[in-house]
Amino acid sequence: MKIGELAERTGTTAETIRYYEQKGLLPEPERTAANYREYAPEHERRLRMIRNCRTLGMSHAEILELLSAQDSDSDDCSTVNRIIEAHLEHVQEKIRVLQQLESALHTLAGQCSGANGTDACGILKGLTNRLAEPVHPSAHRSGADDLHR
Amino acid sequence: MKIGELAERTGTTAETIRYYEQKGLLPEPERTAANYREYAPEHERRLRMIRNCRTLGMSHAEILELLSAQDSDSDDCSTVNRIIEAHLEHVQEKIRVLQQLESALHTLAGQCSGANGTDACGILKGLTNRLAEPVHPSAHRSGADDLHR
DNA sequence: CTTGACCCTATAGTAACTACAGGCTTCATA
DNA sequence: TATGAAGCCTGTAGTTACTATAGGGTCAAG
Repeated sequence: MKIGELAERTGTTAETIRYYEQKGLLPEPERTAANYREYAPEHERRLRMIRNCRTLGMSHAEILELLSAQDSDSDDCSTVNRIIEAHLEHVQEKIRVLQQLESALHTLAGQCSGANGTDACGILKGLTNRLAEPVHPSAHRSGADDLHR
Repeated sequence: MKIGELAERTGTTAETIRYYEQKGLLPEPERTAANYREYAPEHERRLRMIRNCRTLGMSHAEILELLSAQDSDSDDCSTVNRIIEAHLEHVQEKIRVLQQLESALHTLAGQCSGANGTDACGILKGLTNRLAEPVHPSAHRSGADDLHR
């Protein structure tokens, strides 16, 4: 199977597949005489797993951990459990932060009647003042980290 | 006020302030004879607003819109309202996506007893199979977009 | 024998910073 | 007055997970 077919079968692009190979997520396949990548079914399985993990929002580092836990079958799957649980907590933390942003934005949106000049706008005033509290001072930075783009 | 003081007063770093200047979010300040940036109170107000917007998860593009709406005081503040509402919807969409991930991860985490070998692990099996449905097929990509890093 | 679809490598761009490297300036202290 | 630390300057490279070229080779059909 060449790269285009693999891409289509897994809902990816050839560029992304080559990128995963370069980053060590996907092992290098055989090459044809014309230097084309030739993929085996095992590559498809692995790529599918990578894409599923990405759909679940995991980072490459997390995925690499999962893959190497899978590869070393001496390992029991408590490692796998740990990784999933940790990722679940990341997701839950992001949800909490976003919900606090949501309520802050709600409050802000209510502060403007809508037809004033900008110099009287409650929203702009609210944004210019010192904000109540950063969302989560326990974290090492301001709190809305990790959720842009 | 020099850059270090401004950084401290606003909870930023000098690097970030210079970066905002370079990106056009913060206007270039005067320079001293030694070529040091010399900031006026207006710079501090503007920087505080930028940081608040960032804490609320807004992109630079959104912030630029807000700032230029503020600058053109001929404008009424319906523009400001629109930007905030749009951003609120972005945040709500992210929350929805993350909550779906959360439930998918919960399901996955329940599929492993914890002490098997990795070749029998329900989590790994689940990750290798075709995933039920991407989180939001209406979006142009898989659904967990926009929430990595 | 040429056209078009595919494949290859290598490089640059995205967002919003962060972290140097290498070099001035300023200020307090010895 | 010398010196050392702290602060400032510019410019560049690194981060994440891709995406998008540029410039070229390969292959099957007509």
